[in-house]
Amino acid sequence: MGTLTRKQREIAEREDLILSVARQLMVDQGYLGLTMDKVAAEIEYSKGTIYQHFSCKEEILAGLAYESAELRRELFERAATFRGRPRERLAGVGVADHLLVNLYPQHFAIERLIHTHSIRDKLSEKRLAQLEACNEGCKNVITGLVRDGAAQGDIEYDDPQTPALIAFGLWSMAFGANLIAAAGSVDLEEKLGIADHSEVLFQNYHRLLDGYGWQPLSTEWDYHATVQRVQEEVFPDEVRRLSAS
Amino acid sequence: MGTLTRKQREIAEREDLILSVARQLMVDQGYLGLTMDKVAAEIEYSKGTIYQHFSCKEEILAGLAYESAELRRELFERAATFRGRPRERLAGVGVADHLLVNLYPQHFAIERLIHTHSIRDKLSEKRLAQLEACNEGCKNVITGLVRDGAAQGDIEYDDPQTPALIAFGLWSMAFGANLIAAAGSVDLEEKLGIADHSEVLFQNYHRLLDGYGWQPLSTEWDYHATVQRVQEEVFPDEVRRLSAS
Amino acid sequence: MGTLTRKQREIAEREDLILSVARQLMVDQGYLGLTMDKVAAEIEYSKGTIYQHFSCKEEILAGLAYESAELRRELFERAATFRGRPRERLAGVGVADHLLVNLYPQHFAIERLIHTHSIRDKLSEKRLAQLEACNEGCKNVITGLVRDGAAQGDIEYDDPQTPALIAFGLWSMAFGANLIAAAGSVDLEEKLGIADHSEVLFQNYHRLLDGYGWQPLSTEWDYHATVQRVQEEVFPDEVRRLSAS
Amino acid sequence: MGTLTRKQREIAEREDLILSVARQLMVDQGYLGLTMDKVAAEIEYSKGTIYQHFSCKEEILAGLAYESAELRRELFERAATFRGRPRERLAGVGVADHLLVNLYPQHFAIERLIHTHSIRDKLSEKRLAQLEACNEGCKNVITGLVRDGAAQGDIEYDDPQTPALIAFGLWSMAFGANLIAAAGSVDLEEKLGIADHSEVLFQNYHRLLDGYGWQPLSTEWDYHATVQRVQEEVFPDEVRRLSAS
DNA sequence: AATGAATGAGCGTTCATTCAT
DNA sequence: GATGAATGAACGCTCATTCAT
Repeated sequence: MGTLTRKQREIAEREDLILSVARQLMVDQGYLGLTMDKVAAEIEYSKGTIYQHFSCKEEILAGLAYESAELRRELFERAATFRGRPRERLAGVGVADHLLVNLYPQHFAIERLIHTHSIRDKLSEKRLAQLEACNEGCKNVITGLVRDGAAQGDIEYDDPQTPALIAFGLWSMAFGANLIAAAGSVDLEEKLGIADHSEVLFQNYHRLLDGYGWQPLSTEWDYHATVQRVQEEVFPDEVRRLSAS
Repeated sequence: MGTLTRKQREIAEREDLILSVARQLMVDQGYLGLTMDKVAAEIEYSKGTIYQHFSCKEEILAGLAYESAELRRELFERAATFRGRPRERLAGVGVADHLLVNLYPQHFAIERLIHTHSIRDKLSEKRLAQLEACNEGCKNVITGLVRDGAAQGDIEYDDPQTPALIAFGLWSMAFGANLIAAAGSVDLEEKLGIADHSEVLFQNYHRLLDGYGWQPLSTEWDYHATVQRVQEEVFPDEVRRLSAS
Repeated sequence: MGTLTRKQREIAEREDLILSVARQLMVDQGYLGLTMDKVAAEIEYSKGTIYQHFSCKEEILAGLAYESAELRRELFERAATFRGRPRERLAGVGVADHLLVNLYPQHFAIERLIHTHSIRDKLSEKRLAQLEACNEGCKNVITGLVRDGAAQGDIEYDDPQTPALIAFGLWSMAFGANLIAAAGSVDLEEKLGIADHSEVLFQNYHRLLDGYGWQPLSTEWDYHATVQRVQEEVFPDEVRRLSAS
Repeated sequence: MGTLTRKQREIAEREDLILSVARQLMVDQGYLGLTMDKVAAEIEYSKGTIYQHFSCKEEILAGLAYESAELRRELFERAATFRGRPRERLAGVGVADHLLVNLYPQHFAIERLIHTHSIRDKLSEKRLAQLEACNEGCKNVITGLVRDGAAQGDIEYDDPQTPALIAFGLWSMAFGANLIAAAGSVDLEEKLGIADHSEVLFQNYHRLLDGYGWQPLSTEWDYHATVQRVQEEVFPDEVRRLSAS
């Protein structure tokens, strides 16, 4: 067993190595700058060896997306452990998303690409299922918090879909906003007078939740203070690294 | 004058032909599936001829993006002519966006790509300015409606950036939601119980505006009826075509 | 007759215009940078019109070469009018060559190209004969001076080919030296300690003529002074323009 | 070791194959006639394979130029081993040049092209240095022989640059003469009565050296006999092959 | 006579993938 | 299992030349 296990470990390590090199290439040079030749040169193994781990280029991309999704889920779940009222814990998830986008911008770049037909078409069923499972986890964190809010009487709704509605609303708003900001194709400062899009996103999150009547309303509660506490209590390391960079 | 005009007309028509073929290729096969050879084969002119209209592949893409942006602006401006209270007219802009995404899904696909560094880098200054001017028009429609709302006392705000905040909030939410839905990378029905993401988007729009305290609140006013009226009074043709498809 | 003549004059002028634009392009951007499109854009006539003057790109090149050859012949013939001993007049031809290469470097660049099979193959017999006639003139200047030298008893030879031998020797040496210097592919200063290749060429000219025993030998006569006088008496304008540049 | 060595040998052989095919294309059809497609078709490997040996077309050309320069250096160095007086050994270098131009006319054609900015610009520093080193070797053979001549008292000069002057003089004369002859753009026989330009070049070499006063003068010594002996003693194989062709 | 839109063969180059060793 | 040489289809782009108007 010893040998086999070591071999398996080596294989897993090499897989990680391939993915980390591929991510760096993606970040630095974009999707077209990620080539099998460059990956092979960087990992100091041959191209053939890469194909023993990933059956095609797209599978590498899926591997990256999986790591990104895992990271997101982990951060979301940690955010939900914050000790506070449900809406505060949901604000914490917003902090997690902010950290993800700013501390690991590569991950966000990859999550974008994976939403493309031409790439998804080449992925195996298994890989797709894996990715979905991960996203499922993220969604469950949010819908769970909405239900916690309902259980505590902070939010009332008749439509049983409301948790999903809110989850989708927050997700789409964050995804859209981060995409627009990341692209840099619109000069938000000049055109919209928006200097810090994260702050705007934060405000719109809360206006949306206010719209759903979720207590305490942002007009009555200092969610900036909540963010502060989440940063200190749940993500001290991440915040430090982000400040340092 | 006759001859010259006919030639010029032919040229303009061919430019449109190139763009329409290119758009279809983009939609069907993605950016990498859009090749000069395929366009040439489809339009039944030679590749050289294409290059007399567009200096490089990216310029074709910009041409597509421009058409899309123009269309969006036109629809937005028409929506704003709806006779009703400001928030109703803003709801009309939502209708315009919905029509755009559903009646011309290709346009949305292209608006995504143009937000990419590697593509923008190859565009001429002139083309970029053209594109920005168009987007500026769309933004102004929305911020204008917010200010109309304030003028009529339907919404109150101290922060002068509020119109921009709302514009960005609606834009990012719509952009994100449409992107997620278009990609098909998440089975919204199965995973979130969301059968009609447009309806969800509609609800979240209004929850957001409710959150900003914009009267009349969606809990007190039937904005579905407003949508109905906008469809009938401002976009009767578009709605008919959408139903037919 | 008036109209026709005016037309002919216009045609000749346009031909000159085409050639001057083509020469500039050749100089600035090399043979591959000379394209019919660029020429057409520059002369503000259409490409079709160019083809009414020149049947193909190579014919334009031949036109340039002809102008260059004409210029060379003219300068050589003027040099031969210098009042001095035959060998001094031959030194004057050296001055003419130096002026040509330095005052009109474009001409030299073109003379190089025209010695290429792939280009000559596309030229008409007529054009080729025209070019040869011009070069013939240059050669005759030199062989004529050698015969003058013999007639005056400054040089003696039995072999009747000697004038041609000397002409070829000077020509090949000048052509080779100017080519090497123009290419800049060898750092003459660093590799050979040659700062001024024109001066070296001058010295080698005279060593060659000394080798043929042509009186007065360069060891006995100050040919630098001859050069000075030729410059002042035959080429005052050219020298001034060269100094100014 | 066997396997590896065989592979490496195959690769080296293929590199030679590419170069020899490329040289033939260059000779037959000129630089523009040398295309990657033709090379690939001729060597019966794919275009991709060529790019594993040479990163661009220009690098192939540099490869050819290097081979040519190496060959020249080798022949020059062998010529300098001839047992005779320094000027005789220099005459031997003339024989080497003659053999090079006539036995390997392709090499000469390539040496011409490599003196072009547009080509040199695409070469790596390393390749350029390699080429220069080779040319340096050729030059040193000649300047070395001049200094030998001075050491033996056969030639006297005050100017320390004299060896470089003579080297440049011979080089430029040979380069120019071979270029003119190779181009075929001038009918030397008809226009100049020159049937054998090599013989003319030989005579002008010696007139130049006579002009420098290098003993024994060509009027006092039978350098044709020297050439004969060099051919027999130093280049017997080459002469035989040249006769056979 | 003048135009310039149209051509189309051709170019150098790239890169995911395969497979003999 | 690991290699990397070989592949070859595909790519974006160029430009001398033609010819209907």
